[in-house]
Amino acid sequence: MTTVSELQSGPPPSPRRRRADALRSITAILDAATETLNRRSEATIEDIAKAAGISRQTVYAHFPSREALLQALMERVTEQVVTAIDAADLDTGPADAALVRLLETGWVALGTNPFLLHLTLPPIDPEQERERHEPILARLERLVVRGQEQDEIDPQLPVAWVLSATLALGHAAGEEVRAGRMTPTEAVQVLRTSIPRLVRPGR
Amino acid sequence: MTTVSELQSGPPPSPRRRRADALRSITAILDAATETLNRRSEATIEDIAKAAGISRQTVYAHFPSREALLQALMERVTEQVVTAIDAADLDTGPADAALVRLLETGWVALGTNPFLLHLTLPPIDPEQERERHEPILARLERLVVRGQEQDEIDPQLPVAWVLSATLALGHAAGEEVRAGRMTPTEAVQVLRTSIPRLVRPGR
DNA sequence: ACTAAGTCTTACGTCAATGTCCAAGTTACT
DNA sequence: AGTAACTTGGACATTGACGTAAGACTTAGT
Repeated sequence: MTTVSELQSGPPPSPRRRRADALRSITAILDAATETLNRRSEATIEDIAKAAGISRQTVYAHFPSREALLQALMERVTEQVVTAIDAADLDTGPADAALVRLLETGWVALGTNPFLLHLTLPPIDPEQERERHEPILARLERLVVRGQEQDEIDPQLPVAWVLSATLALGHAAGEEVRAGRMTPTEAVQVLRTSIPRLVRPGR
Repeated sequence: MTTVSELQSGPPPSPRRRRADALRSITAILDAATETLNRRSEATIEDIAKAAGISRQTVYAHFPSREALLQALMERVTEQVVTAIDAADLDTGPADAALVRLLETGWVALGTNPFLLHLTLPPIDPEQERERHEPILARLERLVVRGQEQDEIDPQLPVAWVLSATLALGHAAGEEVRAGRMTPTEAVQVLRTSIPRLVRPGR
């Protein structure tokens, strides 16, 4: 059939008729794939289908191959993250608080997609990868640089390290929640104290 | 043939003759497996064999199955980490400095085995898992608790979080090095400033 | 130099996942 | 109510990894 890739593009390039149940299936698949692959990155198409409550064939009806599924998945996740970032309104207030806000909305709350970070399929060209990560990185870097200029973030620290470290802490907090060692509230709490400590300039 | 599992046990239970090249092969396999699985956790036995510079069959000559290989791998890694921990001499000096020392020897230097953390094979019983992690966790917890008692580590922070966060930062630094965005020296440098900031009690 | 241990090549059987096809049944739109 | 879109179940070819086996060859130890 038709690949879903045309879906998230703005104006419909081809006047394709799409029924409601089809759309439901598609999002069910993507949700299930996110959930399942987060636990086992080697999960089968069948696993995903089962988790989505549909048959394996239906998956193939919308995504021509496993590759295509993962592709679409990455696109959607990226899109969600970008949305979350914009919602966090990074340009307002102290930069370190903005970092925390970012983690709250984007990572801890919305599901913490660690597989996204470590799912580098072989048949992905670096150009595409860059292109996908660029909008995210650009926003984050801008935030960090702003924070350093306003002396809310230690200018001594490399920008890349501030980002890595922050995301690592966010990921770690998400893990704690997922493992049941912390409640989401505690996780947010601990991030609120840890991130500023990490990035604030020494007095 | 005989499984390698008898190897790291203390006194040889069966007086097995082992030739030098066999031992060489075994460590070559284990090293290659560590290296390869760190990049792709779904790596084939053939991949590992190729990386080790031997044939696939030789792998099977020493490890009856993929499962057994991973098993042995986990054991060896655990052993190495424990050794590294003991070498870091955690009971001496300020606790936060000890944490940094730990990362330097155990993670950044010795190869940063992230796959160890995320490689939870289905057919692993939790009891065995606990048993494996116990010696490591015990040492680390003891360190953190000591630090909190001596007021070198913020007593407000949950012990589990101090550990997670520290390891997360160590892992992040290792990633930076692996990705070529930092030199090992810079990584150590940045850890030396970041860890204390993170865990030191607020003035 | 002899011998046992170890390795290599080739080959084979099994199994699970991918991807394809089709026919029959459901479900959404108008 | 009618039709096109969608889903489903079964069936099938293909591929790749696992695990096993046997014979020829090479290497280490004494």
